[in-house]
Amino acid sequence: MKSEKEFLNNYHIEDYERPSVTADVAAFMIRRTEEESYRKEPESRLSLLLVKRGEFPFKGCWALPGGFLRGDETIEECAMREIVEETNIAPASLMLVNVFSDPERDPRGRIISNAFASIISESSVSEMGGDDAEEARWFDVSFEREADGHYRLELKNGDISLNAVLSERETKFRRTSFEIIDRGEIAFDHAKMIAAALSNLRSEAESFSGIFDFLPEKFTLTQLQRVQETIMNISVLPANFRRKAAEYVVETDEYTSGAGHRPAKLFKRKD
Amino acid sequence: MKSEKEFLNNYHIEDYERPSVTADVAAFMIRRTEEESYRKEPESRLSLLLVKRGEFPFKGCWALPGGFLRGDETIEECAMREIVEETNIAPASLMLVNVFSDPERDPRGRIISNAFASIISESSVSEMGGDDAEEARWFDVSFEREADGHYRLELKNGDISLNAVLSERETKFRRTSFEIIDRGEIAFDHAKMIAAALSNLRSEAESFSGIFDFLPEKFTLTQLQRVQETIMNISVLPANFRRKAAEYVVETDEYTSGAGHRPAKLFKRKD
DNA sequence: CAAATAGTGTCTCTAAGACAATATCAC
DNA sequence: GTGATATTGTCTTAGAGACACTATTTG
Repeated sequence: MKSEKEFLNNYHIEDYERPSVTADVAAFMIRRTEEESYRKEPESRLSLLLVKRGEFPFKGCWALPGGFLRGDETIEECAMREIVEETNIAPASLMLVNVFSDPERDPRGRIISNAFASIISESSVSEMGGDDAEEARWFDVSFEREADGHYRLELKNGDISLNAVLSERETKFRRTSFEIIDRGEIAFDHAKMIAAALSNLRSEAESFSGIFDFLPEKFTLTQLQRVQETIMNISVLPANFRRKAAEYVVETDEYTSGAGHRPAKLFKRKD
Repeated sequence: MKSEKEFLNNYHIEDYERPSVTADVAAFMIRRTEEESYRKEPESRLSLLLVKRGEFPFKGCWALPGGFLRGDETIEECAMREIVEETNIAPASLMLVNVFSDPERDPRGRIISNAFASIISESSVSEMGGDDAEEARWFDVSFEREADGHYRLELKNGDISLNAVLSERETKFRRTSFEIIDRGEIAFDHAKMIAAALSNLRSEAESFSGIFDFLPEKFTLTQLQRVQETIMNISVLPANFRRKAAEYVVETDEYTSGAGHRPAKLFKRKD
């Protein structure tokens, strides 16, 4: 009978098949259009960070930022590190969306990807290329169900427009997952990941979860409302929104000023 | 400039660090106590499948069934396979709960575990040992928040009683995760996985998601109610339950019989 | 009939949605 | 004052919870 120590000394982890493991991150931010024509509220748009692939496979296509797991970090730390490398900003939050492990999903070999959704708060994000001369850009996101039941994912940045078509997969529990019908210049199976991340983000936003991470510490209720509306692609009446939001916020004694209308009280997140 | 083909020929996946990847599955079933003293409804209990470890590490402790990912399968297929090997029954559903990737979580080396929750419908499950002389048993589950804010996980099978204590981790989004305070004879970090799986199962059950998978195709509304109550550890009034359930079921023209009281109509799941 | 579960009706209270009305600032 | 957003009040309706009551079977 061997002792635990002897057992472990004779155990060689290299004897087993081992895949590569990556984290890919859908980093979201809310951007506001600049066209502030005096006292007019700017439009809010949900945007997603993508990097242009400089190497095969999918060279020239756009992909989620991500990379291989290192020996000394958890998969969450890996996801966090990839976003910091790309944006220089630590995301306010990180959520595992799904694990993608189809043996054929990457032509380089067996690579398992852990897909995360992350939220970056509104700020002067300096877009910078990654180490390997990748180009990183924020794309405006549109994700809607079409009449035929398919979902259209549209990502826009200036002249660049990526259009993917997906179908909703039959899904146990309330976790929606998607299949790619047309990947539309989005690398690998990343269109699936983006769709799943968006779907998660939306259902979280409904219960006021995650939406605070898009905003600075102090915010107006209208700002909070715009975040929820932008993510969920709905619009609600201010009176009703305020009633629901009251449960999640506490007021400060500060106000906005300088806009051409009544100042708004600033609130903080409760808890 | 290389072609894609050349690139891939020169790409050696072995050059990168690779962890081992496993799937561990919390398989739940609802068992009913046999003590049917004529026309008295039997009690429903949520139970969880555990296997006794026959080898180091954690030799003699109880663990979730699970195993290493093979080269030709997805992580979901791996999870499914492990449960079939253990119970001979394909689970009605499978849900990824979280990925556990702490570098120190397994003394054998870098092993990343994908934790799943699965539901096995009520049936004559033949408990059988796995290939490696493991012993598999169903444990009654109790998982409650204590006065001090900690959670107590209690797993019981006859004389065997496993008691773990966990704390809820601060959690972004609505995904609860736990830290182990006392693992109580449960191997590895599996107490965390079980707590997270239960937590997920409960929040799904609230919206009538997953609960049908515990039952046969046709069931009475009372059976459905017991499933929801058992998982969520609550009790609701029949009249109110029926009103809510009506949305998710369709009636058949069959009835139960033989019990010492009014027969119940059998329903099927809607959709 | 008694015991036990099956199933219906309805009262109250709360929360959600719609909408109207008032408040306050910069120009 | 005007144009814009901020903020409050309230009407109506839908749903949740509580509870009382009726229905039906087997021993």
